Amino acid sequence: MTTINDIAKMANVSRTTVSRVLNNKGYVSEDVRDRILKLVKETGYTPSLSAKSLRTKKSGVIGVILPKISTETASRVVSGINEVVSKEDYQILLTDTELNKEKEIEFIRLLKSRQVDGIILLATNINEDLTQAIQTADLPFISIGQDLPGVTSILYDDYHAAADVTNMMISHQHKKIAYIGVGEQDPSVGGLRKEGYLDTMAKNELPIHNEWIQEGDFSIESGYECAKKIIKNSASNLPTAIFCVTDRMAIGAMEYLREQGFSIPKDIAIAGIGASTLSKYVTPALTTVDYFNKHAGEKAAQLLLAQMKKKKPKEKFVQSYRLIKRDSV
Amino acid sequence: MTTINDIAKMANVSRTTVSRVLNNKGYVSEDVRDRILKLVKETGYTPSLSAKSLRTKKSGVIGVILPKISTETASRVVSGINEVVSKEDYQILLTDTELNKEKEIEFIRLLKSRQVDGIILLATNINEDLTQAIQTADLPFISIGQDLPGVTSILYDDYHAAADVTNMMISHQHKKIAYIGVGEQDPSVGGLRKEGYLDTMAKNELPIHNEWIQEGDFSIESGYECAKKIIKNSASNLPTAIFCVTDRMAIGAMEYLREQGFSIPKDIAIAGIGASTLSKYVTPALTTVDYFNKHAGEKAAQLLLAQMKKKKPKEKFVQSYRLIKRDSV
DNA sequence: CTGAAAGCGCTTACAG
DNA sequence: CTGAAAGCGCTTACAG
Repeated sequence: MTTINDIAKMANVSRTTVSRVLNNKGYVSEDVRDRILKLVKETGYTPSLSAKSLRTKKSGVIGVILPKISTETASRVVSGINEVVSKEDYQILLTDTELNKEKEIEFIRLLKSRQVDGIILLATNINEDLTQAIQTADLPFISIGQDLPGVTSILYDDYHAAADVTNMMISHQHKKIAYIGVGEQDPSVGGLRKEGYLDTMAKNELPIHNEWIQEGDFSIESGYECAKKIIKNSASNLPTAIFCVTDRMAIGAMEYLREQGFSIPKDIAIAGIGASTLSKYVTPALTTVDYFNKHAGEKAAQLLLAQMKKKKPKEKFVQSYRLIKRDSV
Repeated sequence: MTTINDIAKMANVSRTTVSRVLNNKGYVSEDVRDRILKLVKETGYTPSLSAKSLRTKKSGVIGVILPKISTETASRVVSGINEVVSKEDYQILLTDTELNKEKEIEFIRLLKSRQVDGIILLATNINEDLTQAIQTADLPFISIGQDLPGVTSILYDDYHAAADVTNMMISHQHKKIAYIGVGEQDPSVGGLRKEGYLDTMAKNELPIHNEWIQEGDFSIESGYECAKKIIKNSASNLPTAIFCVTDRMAIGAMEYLREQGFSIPKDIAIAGIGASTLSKYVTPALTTVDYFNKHAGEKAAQLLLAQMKKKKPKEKFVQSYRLIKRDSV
């Protein structure tokens, strides 16, 4: 491997000078500069970024912790992050927790160890160990999707989004609205969205039956199973609408309903959250909520970059959303 | 930041010893080891991987070059790669070319510069500069999806997959089969798949009209536009089937046909390639080909890891695929 | 405009 | 079982 020393020798200058032309700082005479640049090209020399990072304490790398890599939400967020950080020549170090809480913490330490300049976490839960790990890492840090105490967070407006969906169903004359959610260890998706639904039902003095409330795990299959449970357990008192907390679960629910001969939305209406590509092309097209994930990624990246340049107070940003009315309600 | 020297001082030993317990090699007495481990825990010390990598010439990072990050194919492949490399404690450095050829080359140099231990490229084209860049990088290297000269490649069987789809359409009595493809700068998706289609038509002595052959750009929208062109330009001689080279373009084509009142597959049959989630849940469910992208990622990772341990001859691996017959043909 | 020297935080023969 | 020393490839005051 060619190093800065090799280039220096070949150009008959000191490595200080080579470093100067490489980084474009300080005075260097024209011909020396040209000579060095030519050598760099000829040899295909690429400076060792680990040496550089060891010396400068900056790596030019941003760590991103994802709950699941192959998910539309995650890839949109990553795409947003990438778009802004790549413009400033940062790279992304990706990390996938597979929904495993301990891995979140493990990865924070690992990324720190790799000298990343900052971390963006797509959080799925909140716990003491996690916030502790973030504190001790002592790195510019942004959380997306969960309101982590003491951490700058970009939040989706889960409560109001869920309330809006429920209200929209009610405005379509639905009074018996079932709910497919996820576990409340996830305060945003599991907690807030459920509250939004529950409160709206209560405000409208609409009754809720236990059989109408089921808990899935984000997957299409779990949506299918939850719909099955709802239909089977409340045969005598079927809901006329089902609000699913994610598009994928909504798609699963639709599949089950279709199999059972229900017509959507005539017999049972369905809505989701996420504005996945899927939601648009399924038949009937799914009513859903767009959370602008990519934009969240961009925003997170900007905040992180700002934080890296200069210590900032921790803030909370609540993103807006958009209800997309289609044919399933 | 705590360093190995801090730990050494606190533990009253040399940093050599600390290094030994950290890496678990060489003899260290029980109590010294315990003392150090305790200190590490207390201080939250994480060794600097850039220092380590500078010294050892290994970074524990794998570079991955993607044509587009937020794509189902890409995220499946990445997920496969991640699954195998993470078991050996490697991280992935992600890089997104946004379909830009020059960026492929730029990223190879950049990743080299970051001392990655190997690179996996999801290639979308083949050109002299690219293979040149790979040679000079002189790093363990795997290409997925294109047969790059002199590079170990994992290939999809594009020719036969396309031929199979075409044959299947023919076996459903279709004689007038249109084709929506992509540019031939992409030898696999643009070239091989088209050849498979063309050859199969020829073998069966089926005529092809120029208006039946359109070129999109992978997007759903382009599928829509291509279908429109086919229908408009061949009004007097409509095809009874359209083979789309990707699921997304097929979905776009379906959308247009539906808008125009064509019934699928009765009036016009459609098939794609990719086995996207979308293809399964769209109505009618799309006939397509599963390329096992995740498996390709796993395989690529394994080959790369093997190559990193020991120089291997360059090989070519052709993956198998599976035709998924659903309701659109 | 240019260079010598120190130092970033590790690991690794080598010696004891 | 343990440590002193060299060195990985850079950058950055400092001096001239």
